[in-house]
Amino acid sequence: MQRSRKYPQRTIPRALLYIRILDDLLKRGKQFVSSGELARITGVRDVQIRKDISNFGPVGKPRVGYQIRALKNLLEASVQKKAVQVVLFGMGNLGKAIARYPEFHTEKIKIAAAFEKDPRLIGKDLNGIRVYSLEKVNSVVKRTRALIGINAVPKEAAQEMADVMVAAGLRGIINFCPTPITIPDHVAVKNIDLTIEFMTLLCDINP
Amino acid sequence: MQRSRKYPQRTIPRALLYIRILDDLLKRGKQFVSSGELARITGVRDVQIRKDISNFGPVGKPRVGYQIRALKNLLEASVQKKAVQVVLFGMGNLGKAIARYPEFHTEKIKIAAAFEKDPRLIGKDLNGIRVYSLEKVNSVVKRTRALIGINAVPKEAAQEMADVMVAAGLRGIINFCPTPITIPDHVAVKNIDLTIEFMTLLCDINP
DNA sequence: TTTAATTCGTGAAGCATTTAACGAATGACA
DNA sequence: TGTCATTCGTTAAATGCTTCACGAATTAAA
Ligand SMILES: NC(=O)c1ccc[n+]([C@@H]2O[C@H](COP(=O)([O-])OP(=O)(O)OC[C@H]3O[C@@H](n4cnc5c(N)ncnc54)[C@H](O)[C@@H]3O)[C@@H](O)[C@H]2O)c1
Ligand SMILES: NC(=O)c1ccc[n+]([C@@H]2O[C@H](COP(=O)([O-])OP(=O)(O)OC[C@H]3O[C@@H](n4cnc5c(N)ncnc54)[C@H](O)[C@@H]3O)[C@@H](O)[C@H]2O)c1
Repeated sequence: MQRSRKYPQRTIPRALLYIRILDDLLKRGKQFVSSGELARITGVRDVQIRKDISNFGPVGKPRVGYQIRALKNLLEASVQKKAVQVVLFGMGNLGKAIARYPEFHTEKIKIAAAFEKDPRLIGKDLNGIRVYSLEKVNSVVKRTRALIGINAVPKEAAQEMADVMVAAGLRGIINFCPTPITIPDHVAVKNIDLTIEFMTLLCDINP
Repeated sequence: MQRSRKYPQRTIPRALLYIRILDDLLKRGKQFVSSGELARITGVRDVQIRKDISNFGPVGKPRVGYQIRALKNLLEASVQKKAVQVVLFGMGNLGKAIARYPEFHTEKIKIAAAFEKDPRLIGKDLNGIRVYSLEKVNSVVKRTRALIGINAVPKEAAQEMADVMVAAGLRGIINFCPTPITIPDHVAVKNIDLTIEFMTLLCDINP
């Protein structure tokens, strides 16, 4: 995977979080916010916040803080890429919950279609998401210009689905299956493994 | 949060991943595995794997690799704390999917109870998980000895639920709400924010 | 106008984690 | 038996990220 950024990797998710908070503050009619205030809200340290923001340009005013709208615009221009179409593989328990999640029906992120093996689900429509058979993957991905696939099939089929996604030309995979998948370098993966999250949290607790 | 480990924080989730892979290899009748082979399966570099394992003790044999059972035992003894009881807040779309996830009905992780505001859901039983009203939180947490709470209520109620969890004596929170929550130092939180995961992946793609 | 207090921005210092380099152990095989 | 290739384990170097320290800018108020 290529590497040519001028800011740390871990700044990205924080910046995305700041964007969401700023949006919320804007909606509540606020105009300015300081790094200290953002720190209280997000749990990120104020210095870290200033450092993060300074990666993208000078936008704050001493003694006043940041103009919320300007900061939000700057952050969005820096890390918020344009809208993305997503396709969902597996409309089971998890797939259904995801299909119903309003944040995946926005301008920024839109689930454009789903794929299933189970013939009883094929042809159905869930929350505006049409369910197709697996033969349709290539054509639907092409038509919708989807970039990202969500892997929500049983873990036994995880690698098989990953191969299908790669073959269809998807560029990124969100993998909910508790199994590592092997894919070529030009495709990015994000594994979300709830069991590991739980056990890690448990390690943080007991010390 | 206390800090008294002898190995890096980031080793923990990797070790948990190794454990799962080893388990799988064992089930398939394998006896030995090398760091190179684990690297191919997990996507983690072989040096990193050897380094991780060396944190816990010398267990590998040059030229042969690791005896799978011995390695698994060692890792489990090091990072896999004893079983944990979990309670679920919010039995909506996501809560239902989680309640039906088999990995949360094991000896290691067990969802012991759920809590809801909606009276139509209270008293129901989903996959063996009883749904209680919010008044029952304290007594149920006490009785089940639950340590961790899952926050799967609408984001507007996120902080309120977090406060309830803290008051009930839970020691860790898995937060699915796309809102930072504020809690005292002695409680650990793990935020799982799917929207941010998506946008981060998208940043990895475009470069 | 001056002073004081606040808040940003940044270069340097400090940690944490990963990667590299390499010796030592082991088994395979001539 | 001795040689060779392989794989572990460890110390050191490199990289990446966070925190510190402090100057500069700005506003409020004396
Ligand atoms: N349920 C959860 O809360 C949860 C949480 C974390 C991870 N996961 C993981 O997510 C995945 C899905 O979980 P789930 O609970 O929704 O399982 P599920 O069995 O309810 O759903 C899987 C769906 O995938 C379909 N499917 C099967 N093979 C397929 C294939 N080859 N191609 C396309 N679709 C196929 C099935 O018909 C089914 O509808 C699993 O790998 C699981 O481990 C689930
Ligand atoms: N659906 C998804 O795939 C998904 C994905 C990521 C994050 N999330 C987040 O997870 C949370 C739940 O999502 P969802 O889709 O299940 O929402 P949902 O509306 O389907 O379910 C929420 C449930 O919580 C209950 N509830 C409301 N207030 C409550 C309270 N004070 N105490 C206890 N229960 C209460 C409601 O009765 C409802 O059953 C939301 O914050 C959402 O942003 C959802």
